[in-house]
Amino acid sequence: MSLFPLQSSSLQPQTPGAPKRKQPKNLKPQQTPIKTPTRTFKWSSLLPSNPLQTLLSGEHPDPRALPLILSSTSPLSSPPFRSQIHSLALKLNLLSNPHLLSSLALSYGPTKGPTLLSQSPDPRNPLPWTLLLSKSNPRSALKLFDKMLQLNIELDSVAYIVLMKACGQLGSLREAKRVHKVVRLSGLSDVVVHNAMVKMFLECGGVEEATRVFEGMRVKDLVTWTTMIVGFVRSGEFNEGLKLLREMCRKEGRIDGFLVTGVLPACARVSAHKNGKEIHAKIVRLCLGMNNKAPAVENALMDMYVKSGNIEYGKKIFKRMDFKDAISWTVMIFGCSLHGEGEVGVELFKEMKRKGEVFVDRTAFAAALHAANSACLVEEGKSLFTFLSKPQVEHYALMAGLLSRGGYFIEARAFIEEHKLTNCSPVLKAVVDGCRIHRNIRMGKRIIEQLTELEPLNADNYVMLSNLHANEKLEMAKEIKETIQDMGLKTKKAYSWIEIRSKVHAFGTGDVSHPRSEAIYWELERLMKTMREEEGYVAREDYSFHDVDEERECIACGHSEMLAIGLGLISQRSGVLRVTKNLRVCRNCHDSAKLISRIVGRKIILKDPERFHHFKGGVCSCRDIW
DNA sequence: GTAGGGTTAG
Repeated sequence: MSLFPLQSSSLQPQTPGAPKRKQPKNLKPQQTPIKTPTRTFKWSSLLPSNPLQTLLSGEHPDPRALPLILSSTSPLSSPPFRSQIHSLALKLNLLSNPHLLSSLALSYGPTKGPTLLSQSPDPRNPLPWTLLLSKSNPRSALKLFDKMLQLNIELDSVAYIVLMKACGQLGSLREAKRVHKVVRLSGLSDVVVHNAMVKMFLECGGVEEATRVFEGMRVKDLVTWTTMIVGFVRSGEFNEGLKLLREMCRKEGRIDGFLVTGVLPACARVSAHKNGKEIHAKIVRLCLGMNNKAPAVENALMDMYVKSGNIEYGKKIFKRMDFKDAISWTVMIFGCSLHGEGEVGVELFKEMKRKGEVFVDRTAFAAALHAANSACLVEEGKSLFTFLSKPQVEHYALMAGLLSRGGYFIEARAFIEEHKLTNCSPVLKAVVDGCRIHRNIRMGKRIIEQLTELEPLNADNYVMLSNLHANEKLEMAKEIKETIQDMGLKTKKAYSWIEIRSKVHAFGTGDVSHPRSEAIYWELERLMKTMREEEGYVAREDYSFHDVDEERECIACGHSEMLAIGLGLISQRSGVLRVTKNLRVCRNCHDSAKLISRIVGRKIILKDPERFHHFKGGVCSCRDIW
């Protein structure tokens, strides 16, 4: 009761001439100073921050002020006070005011709110219902929808859009189909409704359904295209996304910031450097990235460059940005980390924190920990970790991985036990990585055993075990390989690709299907010979799993990344070679690529799922830890 | 002087 000391008197203001007409003095300092003197009084009486004044001002409560009170965060919007406003509204017959009705219903929430609405003077008005829908959690929103159907409320476009958004958030394709049916029967056909429908299906994993709606739309706007393209990109269908972009450019002939921001991640993921550059040119020409308050376009561009191998362009954009938000910093920190510049990444993170202009969120922390990992900065990482108030799995994995990569195995184990992470597979996998690098077979084996218990059908775990032995014990590696086959598990096949004159050329292990295969092998043999004779190169024994399931394992230079590099060398006489591989680079290929970069005097950038290797002059940016 | 809607980046 003491929370609401004015509660009992609050219902009194209707009594004319009550002694509480004047504002209590102690409330004055809360008034917000307003510059225009003529408006001062009117505004301040409506400000939710000081709603008491309105009720205590003596006259009949202003129905326009009550919704503001109800939606305020003050204790006055709490249940006891709300009931009093409700009874006041009933007494004064104010519920015909749709605004007051809406805010009361909203304040009652999705369970009790509908009763109030259905008993109001205009129960079918969709607006208050929609308001309630928009503020409910997805599950309640769908329940509310059923209620609306029962009560025969006529839903309009906005109501359907709100409903479909909720359905998308719920992610249930079954519900999406049900809603879709009702919307179709309603006959509403404006483009915004259809856009919402496409998005709903995409969010529920119904790419096919979304495509059907998309294709059936006679009128499409930029939002339609953006929604569909982003949908493809998010479901991993990058090439479909890029294809649709080209179709859109042909048909629409215009683009906007939203669209490019949505499609750039596709370029980043398929390392379609050229496509990305084209989009960059368009952005510059159309001045799309000019929003200084929300640098989404620049951030996406930066991310695309960083992830398709061009860290330098990314840095240039970052430097030129007037306003950087948390994402801008995170992209750059992560970018440095990916390109073997972990120290720079950690320094950037410190600068970000020091400046204090943006909120340092958990993704920024993860990027910084990733950078510490990349440069093996164990102490730096430990100190970063102490600043994290609520670490997530990704942070734990990065920290445990860092300890292990640094060779601090006892600490890594203590860390896992201290934070009760013994059943957390991402953390365990990160530690195995360090065991592999430092050849700590015993600990690696033990952890992988734990992992196979957690995920017995995940082939990756057995591959890890095999790779752990790959450098020493061929027999063991073979045995594990047989186990995988016996269990009928599928392992990933290795492949690499290179973009030459806008065309992507892909290679598998020992691939001979490329039209220029003969020349590729010939070139690689020639280089191998130079490496052996002039550089004293001796291939190490390596029975890493991911590339040995082909019969051509005996061909030293037959790994997919080498074939892609070979094609690059014979097709482009100068410039940087950019190759992408779907699995980690093997040790021999890594050694070879270093030497080749020196022999031919060219830079080779090889991307694997974890990082970029910049081979130049015989060294790699990863400092041989990967 | 008051209430409901679709697209973007780490």
